[in-house]
Amino acid sequence: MFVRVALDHPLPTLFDYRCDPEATPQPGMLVNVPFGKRMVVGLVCEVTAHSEVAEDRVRAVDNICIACPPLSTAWLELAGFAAEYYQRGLGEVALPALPQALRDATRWTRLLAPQERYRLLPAGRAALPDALPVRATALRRLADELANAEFLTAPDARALHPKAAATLDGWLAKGWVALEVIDAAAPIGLAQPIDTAAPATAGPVAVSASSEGEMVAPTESAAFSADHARSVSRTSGGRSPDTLAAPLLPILTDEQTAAVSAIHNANGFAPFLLHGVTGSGKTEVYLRALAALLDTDLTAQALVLVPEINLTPQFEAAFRARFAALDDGAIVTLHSGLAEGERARNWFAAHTGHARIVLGTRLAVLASLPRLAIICVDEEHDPAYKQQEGLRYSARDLAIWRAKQLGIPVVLGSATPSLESWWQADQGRYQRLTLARRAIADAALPTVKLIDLEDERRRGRASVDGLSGPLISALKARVERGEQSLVFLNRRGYAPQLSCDACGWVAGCPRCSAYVVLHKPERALRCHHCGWETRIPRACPDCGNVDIAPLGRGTQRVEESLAKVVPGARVLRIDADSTRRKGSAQALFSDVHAGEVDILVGTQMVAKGHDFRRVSLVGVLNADTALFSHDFRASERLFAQLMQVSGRAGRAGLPGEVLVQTRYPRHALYHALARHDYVGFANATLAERRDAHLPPFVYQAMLRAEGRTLDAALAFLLQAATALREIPAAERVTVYDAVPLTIVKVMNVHRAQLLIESASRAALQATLRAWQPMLRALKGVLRWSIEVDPLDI
DNA sequence: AGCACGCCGACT
DNA sequence: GTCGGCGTGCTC
Repeated sequence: MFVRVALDHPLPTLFDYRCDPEATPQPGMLVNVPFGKRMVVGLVCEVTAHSEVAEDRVRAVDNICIACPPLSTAWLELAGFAAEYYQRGLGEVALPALPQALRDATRWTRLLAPQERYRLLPAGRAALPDALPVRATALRRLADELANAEFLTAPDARALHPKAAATLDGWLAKGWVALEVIDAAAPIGLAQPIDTAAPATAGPVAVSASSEGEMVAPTESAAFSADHARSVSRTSGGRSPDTLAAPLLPILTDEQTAAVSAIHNANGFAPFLLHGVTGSGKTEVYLRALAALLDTDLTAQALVLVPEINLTPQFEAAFRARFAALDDGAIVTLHSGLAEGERARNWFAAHTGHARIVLGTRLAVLASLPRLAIICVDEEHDPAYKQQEGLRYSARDLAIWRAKQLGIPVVLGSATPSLESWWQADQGRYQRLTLARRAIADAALPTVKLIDLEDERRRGRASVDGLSGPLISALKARVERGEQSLVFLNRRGYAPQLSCDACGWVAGCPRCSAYVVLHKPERALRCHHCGWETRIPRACPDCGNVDIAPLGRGTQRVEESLAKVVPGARVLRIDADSTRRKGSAQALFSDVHAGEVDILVGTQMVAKGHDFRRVSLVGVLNADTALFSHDFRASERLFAQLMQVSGRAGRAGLPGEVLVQTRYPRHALYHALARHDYVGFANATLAERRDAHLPPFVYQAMLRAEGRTLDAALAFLLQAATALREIPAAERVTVYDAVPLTIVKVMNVHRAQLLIESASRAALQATLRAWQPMLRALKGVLRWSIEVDPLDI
């Protein structure tokens, strides 16, 4: 017998391997196979009796992963579609979507290995505090953790104290702790729905309270099996299924009720565009739609996508509160911020059907969900749903494909839908659900005022550090009233440039064709494209002049200015720099919620989804640059961002006010913003797009080349464009000129791109498929990649 | 993508 | 004389 295996490898082919007819893996199973000089993990796609490959070249499967139930045909189809559509090999899509523990065959046995964990016994709880030397901090940490947590696994213990194994062995002998051995193999293999879980006392747990018990050598036992055991042992039996709904539910508006029932009554594939202004209660609609489905089908699973990691905690809290009746482990998150072990655990919970609700960022769209019954994509317009490296997929688009494949509803929610989705709704392909009113009683939409910077200047009312008079007074008034303000500026760092007054020198990155950004707290110049960093020079390196000065403003500088201009105000900055440490974003946001902050300064990170109840003023700085960008999507993004950040003002009854500083107060975008007129903006912009033959009226793909010189990259693209003439389908494709990227050089690599587009998606796809082998055949030491449906042009 | 082989410059 | 630079060729 032979298996055809997908490997994480750029060649878009499957590889054949021989296998034992007695132990032939099924499609969807993982196998460890020899590949060249190394061993790699692959995914079995087909099982056949014969192979086209010459017999002496076919090698044998080395090992089959039995710890993981096979991936479903539906999931393989999903991976197959994504691979085909985004022009990649199946293995390049499927394998990176799996948890790391599965992609390393040396860890497979550990997934099945018995897991040991320590539990503190009452005797130990009494004796330990006095038995430990006061200064033995690591030992005390270990003891504290044992006392606080229900149990401690061997690897966790070792992380707390290097000699934990020996120490715990000693405590075991004294009868202070118990050693439990869990057979992890059984629960993982069982894809049982949670409702059939055994009562609390059951579960494959064996307890040995003394050192006589077989002391299994501490293994690198799989973290996820521990969690699984936890969820099994905590499950209480006989819970009635109709307790999913929490006792106290908010009263729905008519619009919300209509939306929920439309989703509930949907039959088969049903895409919804939930267009709701900020604060109109979109989340409540997701919650009700999910509750209705999970209540009717006790094994059904829901997938909820959010655009960024920072939003998962608040969503998770809302879902846990509402679905408190579900078992522990029935709600899991999936995003890149999770530790590897937890991500694997949560992935398995989804894959085995134990997780009923999976909440995650874009990568969660590729999770294995055998009982998937509904998908919600919150803030569907957010560009973060587009993966920007590797397989450049759109999680929103894949979510829609998945829903169609399974014949289930998918809800795309946004206050400012992407023009792509809006157009689909115009065409009647998506059903539009509108929430026009804010759900909280008496919460009105904020007043948006434009501050004309030119006019301010003409009247001799100078801005202080880029903060206009009216904005400063408004900020002061809020601080006096004890209300919070938010200042939005989409530029981090202190100043985007550092320049010399005398000779015009500007600090640049040696590796990129970009200026370096001044970061004052770190006293550093940092390149935002490659991370290169240097100390701030004392004098101009070109002419020696010591008067070098920052040019422009970033969040750090605004934070500093605000402290001066609004004395006594507690200013907090939230951006990628202030939240670099894991978990610090959450800490900062909770400071805001606790009212310990008067003025919040931040980048788009603060614009998204957070419900800042006490914020009554939003100030917008430096938004104008996006108005005249060469990227045709810049204004759509700006409008969405400004609508979103405006929505932060006045959510809890306080009258909200938004002040936008601009030099173009008559620009149509700002007018639409002031009227909260998404529909007007969308219709006008769509009309422009139609006239200009831009998406969503055409489909685009981008060929990008990276070379040691710009000429090499451009030459490659020129050859590539010539090659297109030989492809019949390309007759319906428009080819643009190859151009250097705006930031030509990053990390000493020169980049250029070639845009192609077509009114026919099929023609574009066919062209790309025929083009790839030609590109591969082109000579040159050069990296290239194709992106389908690029967002950044 | 890895990881080899392979053929030319600066070091013990 | 070798260590190591990265060009190119292959992987069932």
